[in-house]
Amino acid sequence: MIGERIKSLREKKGYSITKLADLAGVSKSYLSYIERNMQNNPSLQVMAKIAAPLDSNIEYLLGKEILPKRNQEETLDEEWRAIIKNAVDEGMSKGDFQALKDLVQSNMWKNSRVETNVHASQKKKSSNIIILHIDN
Amino acid sequence: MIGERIKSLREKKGYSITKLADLAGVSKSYLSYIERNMQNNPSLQVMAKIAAPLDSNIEYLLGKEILPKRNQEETLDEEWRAIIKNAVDEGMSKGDFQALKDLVQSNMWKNSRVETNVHASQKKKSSNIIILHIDN
DNA sequence: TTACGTTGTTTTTTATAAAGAACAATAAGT
DNA sequence: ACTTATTGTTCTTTATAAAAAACAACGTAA
Repeated sequence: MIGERIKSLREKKGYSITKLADLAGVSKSYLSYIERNMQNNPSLQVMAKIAAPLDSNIEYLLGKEILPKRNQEETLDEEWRAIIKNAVDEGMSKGDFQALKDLVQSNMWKNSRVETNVHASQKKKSSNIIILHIDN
Repeated sequence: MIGERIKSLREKKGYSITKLADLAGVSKSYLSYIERNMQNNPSLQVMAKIAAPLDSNIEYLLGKEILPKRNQEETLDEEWRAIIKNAVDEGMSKGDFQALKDLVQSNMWKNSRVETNVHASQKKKSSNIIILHIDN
């Protein structure tokens, strides 16, 4: 339930119910109800106000209760997003990526060294696979 | 605002306000208010009920209005997320991804023949690149 | 033309979310 | 020991979310 999430985050921050209620700008009585799931239908604005001082957001507070599955799995971190966005902007298609990914399956990139050679040159450090391209 | 999102999705599905209200189990009057942003503080349950028949979810409906920044920037295409998450779970590092990205860009691999050798063996058909793994 | 079905709106009512107490219980201080 | 703060809870009130209903505007059909 939604109450647990809030309580957990609140205690992690070391806030009392009263303190969080003040920071959020909601009544402590209402916050108490919510935490104990005696009131499980707060408004969006109340949720947003509570989430803010917890440095959280509505989705997280909702957890898996209401939201459909896609939002439950935790989000890929920011760095990844940037990298991928960049790649997509540069024209990489899903098909391209999948094809290459399938080549370099699972454990291949776990503990190995690498270089990337395309057409007998083009080096790539910071990776651990050698990809050697051969024309036909 | 939140109203636009709902209206847009609703019309995309070809639903009338009355129809969506029925499907969602909320009153059409209230739905009308929400769409026109005359009521911008619905409860979580109402939001969830409206989102369901639209095959959507609360976050999307919220858009960038209430949620903190991380949720504002448009979400990376779901399909990409799944693909990347999967690859990461299989052990792909950021460096690995960059290497693949560069390969994709070079476009060379597209029309060529391939084999995959890992540790001097491990073949991979149905592709056109030789990937040669080397331990360190 | 009159009537009927749908559309979305505005008015009215009622249910309940959320506030504002007042309260008991534990802790800290003098 | 008796205060004086905090804690979180429960009772009471009031503000408002949400329903129900009545309405106007448009189309369609008999």
